[in-house]
Amino acid sequence: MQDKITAILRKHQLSITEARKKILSLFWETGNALAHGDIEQKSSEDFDRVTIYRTLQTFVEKGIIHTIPTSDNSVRYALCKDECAAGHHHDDHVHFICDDCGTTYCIDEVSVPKVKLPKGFSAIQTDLVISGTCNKCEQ
Amino acid sequence: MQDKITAILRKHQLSITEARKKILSLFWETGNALAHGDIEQKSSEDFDRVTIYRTLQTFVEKGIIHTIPTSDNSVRYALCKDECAAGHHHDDHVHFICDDCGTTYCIDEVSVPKVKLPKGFSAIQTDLVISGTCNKCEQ
DNA sequence: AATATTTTGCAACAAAGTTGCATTGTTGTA
DNA sequence: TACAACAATGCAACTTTGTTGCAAAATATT
Ligand SMILES: [Mn+2]
Ligand SMILES: [Mn+2]
Ligand SMILES: [Zn+2]
Ligand SMILES: [Zn+2]
Repeated sequence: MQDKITAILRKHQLSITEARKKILSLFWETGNALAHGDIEQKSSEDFDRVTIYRTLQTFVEKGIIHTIPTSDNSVRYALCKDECAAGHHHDDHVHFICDDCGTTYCIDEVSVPKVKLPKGFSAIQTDLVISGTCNKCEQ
Repeated sequence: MQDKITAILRKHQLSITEARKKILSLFWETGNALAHGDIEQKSSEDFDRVTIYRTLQTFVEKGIIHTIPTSDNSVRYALCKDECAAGHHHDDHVHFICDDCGTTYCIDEVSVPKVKLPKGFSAIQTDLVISGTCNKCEQ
């Protein structure tokens, strides 16, 4: 597990630091997407807030994590699959945010459908975000 | 135009105030979606920041405007069509955010495709947000 | 092990968002 | 039109979130 994490950092040519290992392992352990605030709560005793901002930014740039847009001004981040690289994300799956528990899921098995845009518009990224009730909160 | 605006407010049983008329007319004039910050810039001399927060919240609750999720922690708001009402939005069109000029469009002519979710997940709202280059910024 | 490079923490700051309460504005009724 | 009831606004004070520069610490390279 620690090996896996250092391997990811090495692969993306990032120096291996405590903060990066810890934040990466948080994503790995929870399995779901995390907001900046979530990470801060789970590691505020270990690291400064600023380090978290900078680490998340680095991870996005390197293609280690991707962003998930939200309507509550709290972007979520989730681990990318192997195909993602610096400057080129390939996370074309659907995202789900539970209104009950707030958990944000990468629904890897459902891919984002292609849509045809009006003349003059060209797409670089498409995000499909669904909110509702997740399988754990289903009554 | 002023008539149209007061009619909307009346229809949703909101008292008619300067702030609400001004903010609604901003949406009407620009035609595109606006972030809180945009509205603040265009009306900061007329109204307090707090009033803008409260007005946007009221408009969303009443079904006058809808939110558009983003990955930059700055939710956009846009006018709803007539079918939206308090507690029930029906804005199932695609949204487009231009990476160049930042303009956010409601693409009314393209509707959000239905997707089948894994067992246990039930959707309440689906947002499809595309970013890229808009028809005005196309080289 | 010594040096070069990168990352981190801290401090100071700026921007964004929230809340309570007195004042002002709006609405419906007399 | 005047009045009372109610709702919206402005202001102040505050909290939370995000940014920046720089010295110290950690990591990588030789
Ligand atoms: Mn994802
Ligand atoms: Mn829209
Ligand atoms: Zn849930
Ligand atoms: Zn544009």
